[in-house]
Amino acid sequence: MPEPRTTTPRERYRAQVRAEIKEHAWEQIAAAGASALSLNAIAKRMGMSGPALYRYFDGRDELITELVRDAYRSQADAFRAAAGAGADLAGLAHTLRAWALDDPQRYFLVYGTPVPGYRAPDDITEIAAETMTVILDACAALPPDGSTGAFDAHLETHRQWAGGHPAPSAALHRALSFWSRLHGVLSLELAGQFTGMGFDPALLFAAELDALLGR
Amino acid sequence: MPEPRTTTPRERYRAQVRAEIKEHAWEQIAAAGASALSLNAIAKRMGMSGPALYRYFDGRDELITELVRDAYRSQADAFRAAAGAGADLAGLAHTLRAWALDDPQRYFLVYGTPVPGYRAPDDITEIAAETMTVILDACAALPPDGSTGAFDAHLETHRQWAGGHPAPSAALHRALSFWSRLHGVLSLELAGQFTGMGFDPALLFAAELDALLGR
DNA sequence: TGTACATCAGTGAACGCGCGTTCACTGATGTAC
DNA sequence: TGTACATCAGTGAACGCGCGTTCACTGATGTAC
Repeated sequence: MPEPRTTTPRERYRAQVRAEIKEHAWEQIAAAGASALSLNAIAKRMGMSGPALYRYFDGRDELITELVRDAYRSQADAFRAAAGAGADLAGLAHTLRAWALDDPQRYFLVYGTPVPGYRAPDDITEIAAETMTVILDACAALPPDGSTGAFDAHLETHRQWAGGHPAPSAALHRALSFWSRLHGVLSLELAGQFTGMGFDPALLFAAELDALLGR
Repeated sequence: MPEPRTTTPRERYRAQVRAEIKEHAWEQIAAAGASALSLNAIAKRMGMSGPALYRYFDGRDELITELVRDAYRSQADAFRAAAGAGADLAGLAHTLRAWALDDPQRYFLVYGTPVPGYRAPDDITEIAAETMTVILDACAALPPDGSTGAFDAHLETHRQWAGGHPAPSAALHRALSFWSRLHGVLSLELAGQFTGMGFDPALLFAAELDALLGR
């Protein structure tokens, strides 16, 4: 017995072509960076005329926003999947690193140089908050590290970004350190700042994680 | 008695116009990002014709490379000046933060999303090494933190990036943590990832510095 | 001090390019009776 | 099952734009005698 059809063939075709356009967009970004992304070039690569893409996206800006959204989405999905599989904070760290190395340009679409004046749509901000919630949960599940500095005190009264999460301030602090430290290593690594230095960035990453966990 | 003239008026004029071109370039980068930098737009803003700029730069690429070089140079100078004035590692951290906040786009020209395929000229790499040396000196001057993990062992045999610096591996380790952690906070802050979260990034920065110093 | 010449900053026209985007259209696919 | 119609994917021409860059030139500035 076939499943009840909730999508028409045309809808499925549209979704497929949209996905194909995005794939070519990612290839182009990987080759020359996001600022070089061009609708006409994508169309040419797909064997279509430029204007045809306007059936699928309102224009270049909408396509880029969609790619940014997908990048945030894939990060949040990776974290949720890892947490769902029982990963602790160390597991999330490796999830993050794997996600970053899997596609550096995707990473930079989330964390890279912002375009002055650009503001991401609200739904993207919400996806980012999902990611943060997973991290917060993992931090709250760890034995407390007893952090009690000025920043912990500050977080007591500046914690609305945690969305009502019941974790103590020390856990919020650790979540932010987790995020910023690992991002520090990853972004320097992916940007090539370690190139030619000769040490293994994976070991620096691991050392930063150890420090985070008080090991 | 006038100083002996080592530069001709023409040379001085050239240097001045070159500087003015760069200033307008920075303004344009601040307004729309480095990828939007255009020679013609700069010329128009200066009340000149486009081709006139070719008297001063070989082309767009040379101008951008020069801006990147200046960005690295200004960072290295800031660090050397701070160290020369007796700053310790904490002082260097504040120097870095001040330098970053002073001109976010300059920061991103150094640390931002790399253009695939672009490789900085060797002299720029050397300037970066200068900066690292200042950090290493400050780390070596601190009381040892006794770090002895796997990464410290790795650094024993992977320290050529330190350019023969006699500091122990633990100091090299701390230098890399200093660099990556502070960069982590600063780049998230400057990229606007903390926007709307409500806490004060300066306090997170200070907390990361404290952790670095074992406080 | 004056004249002849070389240097060089800057102009304006022109080149070819690729971009995003619009528009009126063709032709295939799907739908209704 | 067949016909009439609506939907919609995709085309090709065209628009205006700004880009980097070249080239032959004008005119001002500096230099040499």
